Amino acid sequence: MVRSPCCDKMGLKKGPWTPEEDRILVSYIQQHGHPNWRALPKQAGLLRCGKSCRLRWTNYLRPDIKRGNFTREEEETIVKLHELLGNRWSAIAARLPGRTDNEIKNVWHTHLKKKLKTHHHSPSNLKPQPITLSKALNLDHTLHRQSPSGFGFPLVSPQTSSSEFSSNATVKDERMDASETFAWMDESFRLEEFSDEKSRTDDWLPLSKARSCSFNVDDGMEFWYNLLIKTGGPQELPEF
DNA sequence: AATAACGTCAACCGCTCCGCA
DNA sequence: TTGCGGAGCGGTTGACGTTAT
Repeated sequence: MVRSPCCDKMGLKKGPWTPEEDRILVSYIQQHGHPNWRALPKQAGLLRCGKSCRLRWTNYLRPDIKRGNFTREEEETIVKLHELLGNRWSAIAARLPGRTDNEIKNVWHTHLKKKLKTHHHSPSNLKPQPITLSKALNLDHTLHRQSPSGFGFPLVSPQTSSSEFSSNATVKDERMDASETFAWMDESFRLEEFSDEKSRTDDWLPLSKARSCSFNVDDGMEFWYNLLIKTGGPQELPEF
C-alpha cells in the first residue's frame, strides 16, 4: 500500500501546538465540524497534517474533556477494566466520560502500573492473565439464582474473526467454546432481559444455541462487562 | 547552586480496520 | 473480490518539569 507522505516531507509543522493553532482548529471545528480530517487543516489554514489535528482535538481541545487529576474511583475503574480488556485504551476510555485513551494510557504507565506492582509482588500479576471468562470475572453459580430472570448471548456469526486480540491479548484463543464457558447457566434464562441500548434483542442468541457455538471473544467481553454492570457482579464494579 | 535522575504527558509513528468504489 | 484512502488505535518518543544528590 502506498503511504501518504508524512508531515515533515510535506513541509507541515510538527511538535507542540501553539495557542493560535488551537484557536484556529477549535474555531474551524465549531463552524464546520470534522467530516474529513485529512482535508481539514488545509481548509482551516493550518500547516498540520490531519492526523495531528485529529489527535489535538480528541485529546486536548474537545469541549467535553475532563481536566484535572484522576479520582480514586476513576483509577479503580481503570484497573478493573484493564484486567478485563487489557491494553485496549480506547475501550477503557469509552467507560470513563471525559477521559481520553491517551490520558488513560499515560496514567496507567506512570501511576497505576507502579501501584499494582507494589501491591502484587508476583510477576504474574503485572500483566493481564490468560483467562476464561468465568474465571476472569469470578462468576459463580449463585449469580443466576439471585437473578430474577435470564439473559441471552451476543450473537456473532461463526465466520466472524477476532483480530482485536492479536497483541497484548488477555485470552489464549480468539474463540471460546460457549458450551464450556456457560456450562453453569441453565435453560430457564430468558433472552431479552440483558439486552440494552447497545445490544438489540435480535442480536442475542438463545441459550440452547449459544451452548453449541463459539463466539467472538471481543464481543463476549463487552457482553460480560454489561452483564456485570447489570447484576452488580461479584466484585464492586463502578456504575455508569 | 549545579546537575543528574526520574516522572509526566503531549504528540508522533506505524499499523490495522473499515467503508467504498 | 480487491485495492485504496481515511480514521482510529496502541506503542513509543522526547521535551519539559520536578526531585534528589
